[in-house]
Amino acid sequence: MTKYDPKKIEAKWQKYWQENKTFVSSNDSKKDKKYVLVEFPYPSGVGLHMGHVRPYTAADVTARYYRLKGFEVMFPMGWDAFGLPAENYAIKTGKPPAQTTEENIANIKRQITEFGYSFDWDREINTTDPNYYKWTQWLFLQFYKAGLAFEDTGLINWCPKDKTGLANEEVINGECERCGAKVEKKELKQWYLKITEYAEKLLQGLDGLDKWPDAVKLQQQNWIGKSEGAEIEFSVIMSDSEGSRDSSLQASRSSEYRQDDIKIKVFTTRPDTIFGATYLVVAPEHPLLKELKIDNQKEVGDYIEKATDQEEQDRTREDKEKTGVELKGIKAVNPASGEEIPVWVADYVLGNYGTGAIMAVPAHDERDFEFATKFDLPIKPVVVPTKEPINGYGVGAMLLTSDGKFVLQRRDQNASKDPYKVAFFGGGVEGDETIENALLRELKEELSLDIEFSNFKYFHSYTLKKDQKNVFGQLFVANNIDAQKLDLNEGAKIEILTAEEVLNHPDTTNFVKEVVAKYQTRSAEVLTEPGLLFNSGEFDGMASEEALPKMAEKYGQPKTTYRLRDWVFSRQRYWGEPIPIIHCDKDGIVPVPENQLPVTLPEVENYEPTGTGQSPLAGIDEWVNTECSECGGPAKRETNTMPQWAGSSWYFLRYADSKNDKEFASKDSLKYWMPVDIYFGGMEHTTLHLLYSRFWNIFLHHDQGLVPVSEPYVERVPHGIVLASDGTKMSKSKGNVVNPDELTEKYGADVTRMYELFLGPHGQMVAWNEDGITGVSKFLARVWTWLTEKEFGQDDSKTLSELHRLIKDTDRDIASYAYNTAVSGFMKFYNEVKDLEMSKDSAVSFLSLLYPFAPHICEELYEILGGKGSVQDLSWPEYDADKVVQDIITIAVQVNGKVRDEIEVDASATEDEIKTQALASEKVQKFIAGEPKKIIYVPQKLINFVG
RNA sequence: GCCCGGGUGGCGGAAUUGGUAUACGCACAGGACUUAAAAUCCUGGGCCAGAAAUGGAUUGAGGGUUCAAGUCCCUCCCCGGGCACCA
Repeated sequence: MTKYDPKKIEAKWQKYWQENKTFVSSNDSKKDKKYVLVEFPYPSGVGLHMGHVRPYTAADVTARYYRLKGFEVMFPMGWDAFGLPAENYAIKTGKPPAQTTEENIANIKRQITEFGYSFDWDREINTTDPNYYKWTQWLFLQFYKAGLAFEDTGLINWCPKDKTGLANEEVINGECERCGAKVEKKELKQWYLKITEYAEKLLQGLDGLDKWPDAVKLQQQNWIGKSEGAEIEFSVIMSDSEGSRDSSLQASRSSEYRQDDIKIKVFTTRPDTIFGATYLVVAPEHPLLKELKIDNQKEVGDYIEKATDQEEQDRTREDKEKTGVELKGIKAVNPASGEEIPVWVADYVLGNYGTGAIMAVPAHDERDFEFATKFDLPIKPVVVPTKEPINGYGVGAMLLTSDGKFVLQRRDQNASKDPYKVAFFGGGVEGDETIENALLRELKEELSLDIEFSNFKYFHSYTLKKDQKNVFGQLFVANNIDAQKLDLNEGAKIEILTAEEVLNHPDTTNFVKEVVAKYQTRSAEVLTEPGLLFNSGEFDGMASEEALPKMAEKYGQPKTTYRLRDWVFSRQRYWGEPIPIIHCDKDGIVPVPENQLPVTLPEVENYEPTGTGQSPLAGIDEWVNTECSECGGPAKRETNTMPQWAGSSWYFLRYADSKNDKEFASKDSLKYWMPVDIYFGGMEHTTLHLLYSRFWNIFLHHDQGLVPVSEPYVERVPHGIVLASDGTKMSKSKGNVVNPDELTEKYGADVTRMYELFLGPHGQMVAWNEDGITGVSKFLARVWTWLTEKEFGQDDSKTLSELHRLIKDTDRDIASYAYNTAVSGFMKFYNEVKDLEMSKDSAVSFLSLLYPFAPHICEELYEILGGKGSVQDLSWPEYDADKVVQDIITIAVQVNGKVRDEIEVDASATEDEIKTQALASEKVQKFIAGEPKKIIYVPQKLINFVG
């Protein structure tokens, strides 16, 4: 009798797989393909960590499973090796990044091998290999030629610690995604990729991705941030401003402006509120600010300097007080109302979104409201809130009478067909009671209604609620607007009185006057929801939703904007792909001819970033100085490198044909393998790698026709991160990092793999906790003892039924990434059948099921049982539903929904037979009083007697 | 603030279309083997009451629908993640 010795057998089979090329996939297979991909690692000096083990194990189970299922499976691996750690290490030690990278790869590859992952190493890639980045550069040139790569000067995110520019996606809460340093704004000439050009395609593509988690799709959707609205132009005119004025200046400006007809273009999602636009705001970066001649030039200039100087974080802080300066001497004309309104510059408006200018509607936008309140700007409401009548209740109105009585009008509950029919409900003020209290009392007592009071600057409203949710009706009393009559949704009428009318009404008591006066001083609220328009000329009484497109059309042009920004694609660092561009004095920007690729990284002595916005490459004269491929004259190479995300934006394509030196991948290979069927990876890449690589793929498909599918990944399977046992992130500084090497050493790869999966649902984050690993360890040891000592014979019928149940469950669990329940399924199977008769065939079937999870032990046991070759060459056992059918089944017996007993019946028993047997139970009889009124029978499961 | 995801024993977690809640594992208790311990194997309870048979409660809180709710509906609380002055 041998003992389970993971160390011995694991090394043996890893060697076998390598020598026999068990997992090497073919581009010429006749079989259906499955492309199983897991994000490739950055080969850091620390080596493999638990964050890798989880997705790799899951992906490996899936890859082995589909091989058993008869698919040609590609499960490749490579190295995403450009990046800062290697470079920072080089700065410290002087070791070239290429060398440390190579060392790290060797180490991490050893670790991966020791976990027994079934990667196809014949397709291995390395993003820092010139044979690879030649094609990254080539692809960049395709973007350039398509006009999607361009150089521009602008304010970009700058990491002061890493001394490089960053993409928008790399800034998390104002901090550098990599190092956590506070990101600054810096004006630099940078390369950009025009991802915004593909905003709509990136958005629409998500619709077809049924097998992506909603969370991932939603996050990308929000990141792209599509807003539909309108661009509206406001004319700028001179205005008389207070104080002394240089008449000659006014004269010159007057002719200048009136003729030039300067306009400020704003973007809004709420053109329906345009009548409420009481001022304009332009961002401090707005280009028009440099052209406009205004009275308070100095003051505005100072403000702009201060606003654009501060760090982004301060500017977007939530609790920040709003600041701004009015542009004196000019006004804008509201194209809807014709009113002349002031123009302000304020940093709460962002220069790089929309048009960099807004129309402010303080009555219906919280930010504008805050600003208007602070600077005492007019607030003009143009939307009245409405809520759908529910349960037959409608909108009502209130009448106050001289003797303190009030009458409430509401739609009759039973008059749903006639919305005009109303019922009246009368009440009155008692003693010293306030009318508000009287209303509350009456409504509560008589109709069980709650009343909610809202005060706006220009009107106040009562919302009458039933059960705190159903709206019974609404009342509006205007404070100082013109009396209006509005049509409401179901045709009911309400009347809005001016404050004056209310106060002067003969029926209004002094008391009501007090109430109204009090309401006017209350802090106002802002209505941001759509409603019914008033104060809006011809659109009065129309619903916001209906008026919106009409008003967008009438006063401006409908317009869609996106929050997505163009991708800052250059980094001022050494260890990245050189951007294949030459700068020539005569010809300007000249792409490196394709036949001169790759532009290889030169050896440098100093890897230190200069911090001036120049890459260390700028110091290598013999590399920088080159000749222009257009004119032959002297020219300089682009010294910026590409971001870390470049190589990973297309690596999934290269795997299909990783050795090709003529193309980035042949069309045939891409046609066979693309798209990736299942892509395992982290949630943290949702708006980074996952978005970027979709962009590249969509570009290569739609624009270039080089890739056969638009969307690269059919299915995305995210994993939860592995935390340390204390629930915090594993980090070297805290010393709570679990080293995978120790685990494979102590328990073996099979146990570590299975336990990792058993810990919890794959998509959920888990705290690493070694306590439970003995359970899995014991389980595999038991399986070993069981199968090495078992005397095989015929299958017991229960063995067979349990086996087929296991086939079905394992199938389901792997397909739905529920690895934790798959593992418990194996344990349960063992517990159930270990003492029963079993055939050798069934044992082999069991091994095939377990194999994707614990491949080494299964190979060894298969060999001990007399099998030839690898379990991988077998096929997945076929599920037979007939085998799971049992002769005797257990039926739960309920009385009034509570389980009182269980009975065992023949599987073929009829409902009547089961009923009779169930009623015979003493336990059941105890709870049944008399004849049951109703009997619910759920076949094969339960019977419920309802008394 | 807005948008997602989640809340089940002492712990990790299971529960397919609404149909026996707590599978599987850890920890715990008792037993076997052993001089003893570890390892291994067997058994057990899981909250409350009870010696036991048994009964009752229970899936974050409260309400509702249903013969039947962890699962569906409403209100609220808490935790995790994403976005955040995006007009």
